[in-house]
Amino acid sequence: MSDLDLRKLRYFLVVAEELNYGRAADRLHIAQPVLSRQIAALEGELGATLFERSSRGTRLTETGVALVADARVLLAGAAALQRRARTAGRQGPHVTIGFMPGLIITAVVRDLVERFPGLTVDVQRTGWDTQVDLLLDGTIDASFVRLPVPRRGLRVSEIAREQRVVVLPVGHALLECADITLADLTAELLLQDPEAVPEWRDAVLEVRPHALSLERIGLPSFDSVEEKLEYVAAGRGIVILPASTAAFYTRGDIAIRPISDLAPGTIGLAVPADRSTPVLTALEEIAQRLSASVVSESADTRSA
Amino acid sequence: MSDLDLRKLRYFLVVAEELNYGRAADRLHIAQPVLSRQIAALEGELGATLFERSSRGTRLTETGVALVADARVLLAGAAALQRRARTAGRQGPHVTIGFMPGLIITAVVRDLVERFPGLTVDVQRTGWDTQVDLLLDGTIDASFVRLPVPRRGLRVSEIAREQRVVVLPVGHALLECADITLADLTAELLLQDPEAVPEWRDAVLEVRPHALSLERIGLPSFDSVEEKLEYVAAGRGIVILPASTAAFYTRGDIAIRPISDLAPGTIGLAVPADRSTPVLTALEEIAQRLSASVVSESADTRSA
DNA sequence: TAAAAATACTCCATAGGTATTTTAT
DNA sequence: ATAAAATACCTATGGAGTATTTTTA
Repeated sequence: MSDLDLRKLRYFLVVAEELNYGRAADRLHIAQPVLSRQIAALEGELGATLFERSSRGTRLTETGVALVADARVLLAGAAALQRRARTAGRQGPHVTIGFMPGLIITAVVRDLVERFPGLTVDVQRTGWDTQVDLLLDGTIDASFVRLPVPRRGLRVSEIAREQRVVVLPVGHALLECADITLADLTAELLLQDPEAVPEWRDAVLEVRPHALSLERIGLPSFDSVEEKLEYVAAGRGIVILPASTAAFYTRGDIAIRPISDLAPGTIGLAVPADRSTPVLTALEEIAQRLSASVVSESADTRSA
Repeated sequence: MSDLDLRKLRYFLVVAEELNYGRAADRLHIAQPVLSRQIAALEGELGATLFERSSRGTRLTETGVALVADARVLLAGAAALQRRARTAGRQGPHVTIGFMPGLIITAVVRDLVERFPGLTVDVQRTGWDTQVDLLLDGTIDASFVRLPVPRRGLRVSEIAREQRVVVLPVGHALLECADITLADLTAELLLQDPEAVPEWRDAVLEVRPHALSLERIGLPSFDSVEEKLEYVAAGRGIVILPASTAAFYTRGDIAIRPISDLAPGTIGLAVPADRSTPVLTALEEIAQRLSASVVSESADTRSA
């Protein structure tokens, strides 16, 4: 009957992560007895036992495990709501649109502000690993992403497709071949999250089922395309990129080749699944209509 | 920095609906000054003005309008979380699966409990207008729906397709025709939400653009297929149903005919977009595999 | 005995109440 | 003058603190 207390839920998540009331209380900057009482109160309100306590530790019950997932989603939603309300209050009508490197969204943005005069549009570059989180926590309202992305919590519409290429160091043996296939690349080290190119991941798993978990230990995490290309030039591995991105970062010590049996990558527009505003609806429609301009700058010059 | 207070958000929604602090306070069973202070506090915490007050009324600001949508989603999510945690606490592992009339989910349910021994599966019949709300407020965890459904907040996977037919009263002129098309039916009164058969709606709008809003005033709202068929038999209108549903309710004073230019209707499995559990993932996989059994009972008899 | 969680109490921030004032029609 | 919202002031629930007890490896 009464309202859920998000504070208790936040406390619960920390305890679920630490599995120790004392450490959790430290992280929350509160005293341990307070935490004991709050968790007990939460259990009482929900009518469910969330932890199995013992003197040598704390474990989640099944109900607790299920609640962790629900609580993360709800707290992210609450944070997103606050962020949106605060920015709306300070700045008036406003959207922030994300995009992955290489995508050109100027034409789409121009069309959107034409349709909504007075609307402020911010754009923000995202990375492969941040494109989803920024959407779910409300930092950005919509984002042009490169698929695949986890569908969870998002509504994704396909916008366009773009050829993908492999980037190799100059002098690499494969550059002699007339035709490079995925199978040719399974012996190479991919300097990306394998999930970014599931076709490559599947090809490797077929040949060497346990290769991925072992070889990649100690692989540095790259924040930018430039860093990866530095490693490629040094012969430390390869990357598979959309053609436009690869073309943008062209340099003398690397070479670009198509992969004959790799289908084009898909570009999508993702919005939080539970949001739907006139601006977002219009954005989805505009993105579909101007999809060609997102992958190639040429379509940006149109009769205005 | 601090946690959002769902109570204030709930108060805000009521004020946004009533646009009058006094009436809103009555509905909430609190005193009007309390509400004034709580809304003011919410505005302070969000740093945004939500209402324009005057002595002769209260209006939502733009920020307020945007917040209404966000707040509804968040409160529904909180209610769903509480409902799930409470039932999990009382009943142990548990899912409730919804289905539209005419769909057969026994085979899917049997497979699911085989895969998760100890899992309690409840099933619940839904209606056209309730299939989405029950999902979003956590009453059911997944539902076999008839498309189209609003995508907002849901993750829908297509399961199967099924021919749709028109139900006419015996003696209706169209029964003489060898071939019934959508165009033949635009003159009839559809005893359903036009959104349930968007193809019919579009056909009507093409012929008589303003017909839908005018004619349907005073149309009684039906809760069940039986009631609609009663009206059909009396010559008060028509309904368009999936073939299996129409066949199930066969009676002497109505007749069923295919519509030659109406594509089959789609059956989907919908789950809340922000949820993803092992059980739900398995359910989606099983539904795809046993899709044939959902529309026809025959596939339910398999080698066990 | 030591570590972890629960209990006992005190304090205070804040939701909620009643009475009243302000403001614009 | 009236209707609507805001302000003033009081009460009490419950969150947070410190000190202490319980429980089990």
